[in-house]
Order: sequence, then structure tokens, then C-alpha cells
Amino acid sequence: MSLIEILKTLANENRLTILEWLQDPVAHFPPQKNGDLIEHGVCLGAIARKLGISQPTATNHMKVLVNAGLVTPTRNSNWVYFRLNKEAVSLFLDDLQNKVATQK
Amino acid sequence: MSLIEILKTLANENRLTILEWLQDPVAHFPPQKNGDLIEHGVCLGAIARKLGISQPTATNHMKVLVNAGLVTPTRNSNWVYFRLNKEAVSLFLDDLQNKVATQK
DNA sequence: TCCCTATATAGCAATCCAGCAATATAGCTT
DNA sequence: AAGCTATATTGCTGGATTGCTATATAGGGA
Repeated sequence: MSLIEILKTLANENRLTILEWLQDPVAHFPPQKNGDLIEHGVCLGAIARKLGISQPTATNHMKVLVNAGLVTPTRNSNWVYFRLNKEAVSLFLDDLQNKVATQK
Repeated sequence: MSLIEILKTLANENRLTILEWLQDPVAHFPPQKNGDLIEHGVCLGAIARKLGISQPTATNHMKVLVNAGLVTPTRNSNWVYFRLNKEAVSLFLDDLQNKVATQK
């Protein structure tokens, strides 16, 4: 994903919050019955509920985040779990630094 | 300016390009008669011409960048020059890092 | 099989954004 | 004063974005 696409992805309050939460799922979400918070990630419904948005809207935000490569989905029957793609985030931060800040 | 506002500011191809150019004005713009590229910055018309957009559109983009604190305007009679606010850019990068990346 | 739960898709409304042309403002220069 | 140049403002359009409700799909359990 290009730098500009990732910036558009992050330029939304809810998506930025989701990314922040996914950094430390255990700190932000209750334990799950059907999937480990760390290993598999956080399930879609939990994210929608915590943000106070409808399930379709949450589905859409997660699609954007996955599309940008920032988050990785795992499906288990009819649950989908999302975890942060830390490598992609750090690559993005490097790219951005190279683009808008004078090299140190 | 808040992190999210700055992200929205950067989530636009033309504004991102302007920021990139303003990092090194001498490399990207011809010398100016009425203001030093380094000291005062690049004049609005030069930016509009180089991007191939109308002057009002350029005025608007610069307003957004100034508003975000990323760029500083200097008026000299009826020219306005813009230079990068490097400190603000680096503060933003730190903020973003703290927000979306696990602390190192 | 029937229902319940989780997610996806479709379709719609409201809002925001990026661009433009036209025009206003303001400072030089002749 | 008249004209030229640089920027700002206004008002408009098309398209993207965010949200919703309603509905579809699909798995699991009674």
C-alpha cells in the first residue's frame, strides 16, 4: 500500500483509535471465549461495541485497515479476529519519516 | 493541532507533495526575485504552477497546511512565502509514533 | 430443522473535500 | 489614475467518505 493510501486510512478518528487499541488488546478488550486476544486478535463485534458504532460500519473500517495492510484478519467459523500488523506500521512510519522529514 | 487533524492534512497527495518540496526549496524551485527561498520560503504562485493547479486551490491547500502548523507563511507586500516548520513536523512524527507504535 | 449469533453486502442520506471560474482586494509601476 | 501582478474570497460542482437500516449468508446448538 502506498504512503498516501495509508495516510488516508489513518485520517479517521475511529480507525486511528482501533489501531491504538490493537497495540495492546489485553489492555483494551475483555477476554474472549473463542479466540486468544494476543494470538488471533480482537473480534469484530467487540470493536464495534467498544466504539459505539454499528456492526456494518465496523466491518467497513476493518476492511479499510486490512486493505492498507495495517491489520491482519483471521476467520474462525463465523468470527473474525483482527490483530495489528506491527511490521507494516513500522514500515509506514519509516516511509513517512523519509518523505516529510529531513534525513538525520 | 491534534494528531488526527494533521493526519487529515497529510492525507492528500498535493499537500504531501508540497511538504516534500518545502523540505528542500532550492532543489525544487527556481530562484525568486523577491524573497529568499531558504529564509522566507516559496511563494504561492510557484507552488500552484509547479503542481499544475489553480491559484485558489493552492491558496486553500496552503491554508490547511498553515492551519495544521506544518508550514509558516511570511507576507511581503503582495507575495506570501511558505516555509516548512520542521519542528512541528518532527513533533507530529513523534506523536504518531507514540500513538500507533509500541514504545521502543 | 429452527433459531440464534456473527459477519457481509446493498442501498441510501448527510457531510466533507478538491477542484474550478469569477471576482475582490491590495500593492507596485508608469 | 490606470493597469498589472499576487493573493484571497465566493460560490459552485462532482466525487469521496462515514454513517445508518435492512437484508443476506453462514455456522453452531437445541
